[in-house]
Amino acid sequence: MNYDPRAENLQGISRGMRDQAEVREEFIEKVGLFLQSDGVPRIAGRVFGLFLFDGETRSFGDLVAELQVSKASISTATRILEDRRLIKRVGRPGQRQDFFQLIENPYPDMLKTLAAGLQKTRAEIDASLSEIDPQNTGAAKRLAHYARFYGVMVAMLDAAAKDLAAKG
Amino acid sequence: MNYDPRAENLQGISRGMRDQAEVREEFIEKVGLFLQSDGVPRIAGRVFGLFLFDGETRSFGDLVAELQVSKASISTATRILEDRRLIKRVGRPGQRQDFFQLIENPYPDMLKTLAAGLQKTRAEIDASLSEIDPQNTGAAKRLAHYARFYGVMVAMLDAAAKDLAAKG
DNA sequence: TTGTTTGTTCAGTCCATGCTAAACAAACAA
DNA sequence: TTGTTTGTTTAGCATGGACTGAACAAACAA
Repeated sequence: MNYDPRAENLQGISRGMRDQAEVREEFIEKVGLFLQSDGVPRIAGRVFGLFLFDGETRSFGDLVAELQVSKASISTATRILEDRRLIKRVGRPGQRQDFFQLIENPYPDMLKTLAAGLQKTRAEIDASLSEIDPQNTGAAKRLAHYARFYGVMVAMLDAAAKDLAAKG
Repeated sequence: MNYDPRAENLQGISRGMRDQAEVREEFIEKVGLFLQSDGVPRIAGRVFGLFLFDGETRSFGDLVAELQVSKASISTATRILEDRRLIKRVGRPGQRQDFFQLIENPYPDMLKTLAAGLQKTRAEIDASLSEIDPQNTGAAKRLAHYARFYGVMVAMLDAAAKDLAAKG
């Protein structure tokens, strides 16, 4: 077996470092699963994972080729990620293709979106609470506790958003 | 049109108070939707909503009759809610049916469960991070930010859990 | 034992949704 | 104009999961 410098480059020099292409692939799949459990299509999660790992600007066609999925899927995935403010579409003069890149520090916005959803839920509980017969103190108390539960989460997420916005 | 005291009882005396049966039904449906968007079957959410509004202990058969769903659905719904520590099954000597009731102040546990899931996600990101080529500083930085995002949420949820546990 | 009540499990149906291929639209080149 | 490239939209397929009815199991009564 002869020495092969390319292998060293690909696999890394130090003891036991894994193939970076594998690590990258695994990470992209992981993020796909994370976002899937969040109600986001798996492919959108993989796109986000790809941008997280690579960092670079990518064209629409790149995404189709790299993730081996249809143009339609990339179209919806990029739209979802744009709506969620995780990536942005950037124009390039003289280029026909669309290009995308990560939004810098998208996390505060993510928390704000999450908090807004919970706040809406809390408002609906309050709406029910306001229509409860005041004599029904038991139900009123339980619904108030339930609403407070959402209220605490909203407050915490807002605080976390500010925290992450400050840290950059 | 004659005066009907039963109508007054059902609909309430004061100006414009709505039929409490309607309010209750609406609330139960709302909670069904809330929990559905959280990945829990809708029927399980309705069961939880019923317990929140009524407060009282209910038998398995009551739930089947009140929510007009199959025994199978109530069986799975109650199991899910038990697993999530939202209701508990209580035995009643001399009674063949199973009885259920709300767990008092389940919210700290709910937050802990949520935090545990996010912590697991964070750990997986860290696992990927630890396998990244140290020379790839860009990816390392982005993954570290991503992990921190989950870390902040976990910390906030833990704090919120303690908050709600103290308040009762 | 046999019969009755009650909850769980299983097979099957239905519905929502993610994905693809193909048609379409838009922008540009020649 | 016609042809080419690129992204979106639409129709259809396939997968997954919630729900139901029916069979089953367990506990109890007589």
